[in-house]
Amino acid sequence: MGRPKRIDRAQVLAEALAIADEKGLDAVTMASLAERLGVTPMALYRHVANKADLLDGVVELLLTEFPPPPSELPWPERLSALAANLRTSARRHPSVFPLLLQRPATTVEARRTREAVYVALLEAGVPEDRTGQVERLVSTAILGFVVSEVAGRFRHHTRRQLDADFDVLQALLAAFIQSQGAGQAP
Amino acid sequence: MGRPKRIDRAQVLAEALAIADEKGLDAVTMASLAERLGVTPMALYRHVANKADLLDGVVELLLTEFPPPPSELPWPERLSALAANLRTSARRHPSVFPLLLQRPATTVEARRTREAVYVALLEAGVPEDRTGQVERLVSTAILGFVVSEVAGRFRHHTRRQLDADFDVLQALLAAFIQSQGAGQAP
DNA sequence: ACCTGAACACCGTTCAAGT
DNA sequence: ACCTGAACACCGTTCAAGT
Repeated sequence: MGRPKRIDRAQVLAEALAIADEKGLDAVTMASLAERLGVTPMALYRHVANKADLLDGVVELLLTEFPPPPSELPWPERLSALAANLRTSARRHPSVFPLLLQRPATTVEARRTREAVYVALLEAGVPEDRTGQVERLVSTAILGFVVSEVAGRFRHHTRRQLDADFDVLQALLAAFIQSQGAGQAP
Repeated sequence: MGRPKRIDRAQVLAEALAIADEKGLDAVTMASLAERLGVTPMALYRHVANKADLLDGVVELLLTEFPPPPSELPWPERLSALAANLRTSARRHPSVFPLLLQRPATTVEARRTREAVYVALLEAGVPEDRTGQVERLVSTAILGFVVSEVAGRFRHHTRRQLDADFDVLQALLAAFIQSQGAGQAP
């Protein structure tokens, strides 16, 4: 106690995410963030380049929440687990999650998740030169649904209805993957 | 010339959209918008309740850009036209378009587009009690792709590749609709 | 009815100064 | 190396006042 207040980047990002989750993205202010850390706003600039860099860092946190699903699972269940994790993360961080649509998945963590999808697709029989496109379409459909859900586009629908929609979406995507794995479908 | 500067809501919204298109969403400021209209910032508050209301109005403009496709077309081409229009609108207004994910499609214009999709689905043989869900999934997949594209998630991909992806996505959705029209698919 | 002038609390960011 | 104090230009929004 009484020790010098030292902060590091990880702390800054984690606290920013906490504020966003509690009070929304607009409440994440250099001033409010500094206050929660017990520091002046200017101290933050030693750990983040500016506010955009701060938000970039916060978005990256979302991708580290879940470990990749166990590789013993058959591929359809592995993809389902991935989708469920993504949806859980979105519901936990509704104001930050939509920012994922603005960022190419180039971080180490994002790459790892994408690699997991590639492996699943190869197991499903998708030819290697098509895994990129199939991954993009499948991930985009899931992401689009989940972002719509937490961003408010489905605000007039019941949770029950959205759960059913999500199940059908996954079935549709699984059928698509199957068709890509069984030679060219018509 | 020399006439009193009178502005109305439509002018305010149109000018705000123009600024967003030219310089990005952050450049849409009550001050910058007022300046372009030749008026003080406070004059805007007679026409929009606040900045959130301003942006809501701007987003609505996006839905009025295209007339519904001609009903003489067969349903697959009508849906393709709808998707192509959406993508054109997104490319034209890349900084505003992503906000569509935050709004339930409840405006008159949004309803009209959705109705056009319902009609197409019914023609495809989708049972009436399933058109809601199918419309939601199809629209969400298209919207997710198009928003990803203009928001930057695909920034490392070529236009050629994205065009190919979009075609495959539409084929996949058309196959899904067919399967829903032909009784329950496995 | 519509617009203006002046003012408010707040925002991100800088710079030079402290330890 | 890390944090602070003071300052800057800018932001959305209010209120009372003008025509």
